[in-house]
Amino acid sequence: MAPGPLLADTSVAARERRIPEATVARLPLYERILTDLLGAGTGTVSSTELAERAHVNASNVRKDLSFFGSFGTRGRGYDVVSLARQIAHTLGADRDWPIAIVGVGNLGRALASSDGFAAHGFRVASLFDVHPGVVGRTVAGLRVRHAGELSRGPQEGPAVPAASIGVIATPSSAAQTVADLLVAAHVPSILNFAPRVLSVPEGVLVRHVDLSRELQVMSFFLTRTTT
Amino acid sequence: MAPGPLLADTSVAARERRIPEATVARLPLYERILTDLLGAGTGTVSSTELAERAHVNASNVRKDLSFFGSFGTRGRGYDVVSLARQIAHTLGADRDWPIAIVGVGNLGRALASSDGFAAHGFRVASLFDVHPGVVGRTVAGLRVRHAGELSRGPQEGPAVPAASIGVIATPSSAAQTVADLLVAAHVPSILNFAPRVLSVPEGVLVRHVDLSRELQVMSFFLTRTTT
DNA sequence: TTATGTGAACTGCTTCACAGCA
DNA sequence: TGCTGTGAAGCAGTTCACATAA
Repeated sequence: MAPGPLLADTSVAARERRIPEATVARLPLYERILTDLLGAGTGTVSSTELAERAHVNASNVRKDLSFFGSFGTRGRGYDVVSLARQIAHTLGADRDWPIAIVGVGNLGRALASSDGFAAHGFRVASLFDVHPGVVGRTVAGLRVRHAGELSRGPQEGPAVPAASIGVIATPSSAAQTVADLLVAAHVPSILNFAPRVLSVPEGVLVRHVDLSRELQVMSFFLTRTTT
Repeated sequence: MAPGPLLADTSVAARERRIPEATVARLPLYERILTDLLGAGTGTVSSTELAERAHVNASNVRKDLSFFGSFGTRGRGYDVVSLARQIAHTLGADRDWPIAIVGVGNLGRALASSDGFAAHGFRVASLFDVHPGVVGRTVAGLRVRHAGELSRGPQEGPAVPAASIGVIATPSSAAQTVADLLVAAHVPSILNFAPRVLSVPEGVLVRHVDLSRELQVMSFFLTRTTT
């Protein structure tokens, strides 16, 4: 095994176990709760309290946190400051994540000016669209560029300057084309808001947010419970 | 077993088994693909093709569909028209689902004019906000009302006329307050876009869409793969 | 021959229960 | 005594493998 104890302090994730995706998905939740506690001046929190606030099981909280090391103190709980810092680091919140948003309609605009994007190191770095009425305009302090610039060759300078995440907020008919452009521009990950399955080469990360899917799932359950 | 064949055509879900939530979450995906196939004039589709398009396993597709009955024909596949209709019915897409959106900022506006909401029987029926600059204005054909009207007593007429789903698109600091108002107005389900865990009485359905959570999960994986 | 429908095996996630430490 | 950390048990979801039907 790797000589974990000899490493510098931030690389605490020395225990490189396989971390369940379900656990990763809960980390942002814990982080938010810890931020609240931090603001309230709380110094220590138990797994039970964290669990209550997150609406999950206390053992689940403890198991989740244990993947990243032993941050708690038995009989006492977790130190809010160090746990918050640890989770933020694990989620990469202490890095800079430049984002390119493609599609500056209602949704794109909402995302561009979203607080949720501004926090956690996410920085909206560039906006693209194809609609003549939008290209050239300034939105959220950025000039909207034509999506064609994404496919610019390197000799003309990188069109997407080190964008880490491409956000697709176009109509779904354009989604795959935009995905291809982003892949060609070496954007390593895509967050897709269009209700369409994307095909990308292996190695490119794709995640999906479907606004209407949740409504559909909701109406399924409403249909059952209220008959 | 129940005398399924004797029932009227739409009530095919005679086999009332426990349907896994994971299955329900895939139904909107299948429905969308079937709609595409329908538009392309395809009459029959195999589980293999459906699986390829949905990026899931073929057995998974078959098992998902089998929860609602035997809609396929061995050696042939599934009839696109009847399967699409069956899924739409299961998801409640043949009903009317009036929606109240609370919070008419960028996100609320995006949702109010979203195509995804318009389809599937979801109808944006009312808009609420508290900001003086927004209340009274007309957005997506609807006059924005003051959120206080949600708590109106019944003697003044129902403030939220039979809203089935309340959408919270406010800043997260207001989310719990709005949730309480919606519950008081007897809205049976809530779709929450604010990054905050909501507490509601048992029986009220709550689902959550967190725009920045997906980004955080993404940056977690980016941190791992690109080191 | 082709492709569904489904028990059985498997994988992953959650919860339990308790040993271990402050 | 209180609360963490974690094996073990339990549960949910996925995939396999094949009997079954057109």
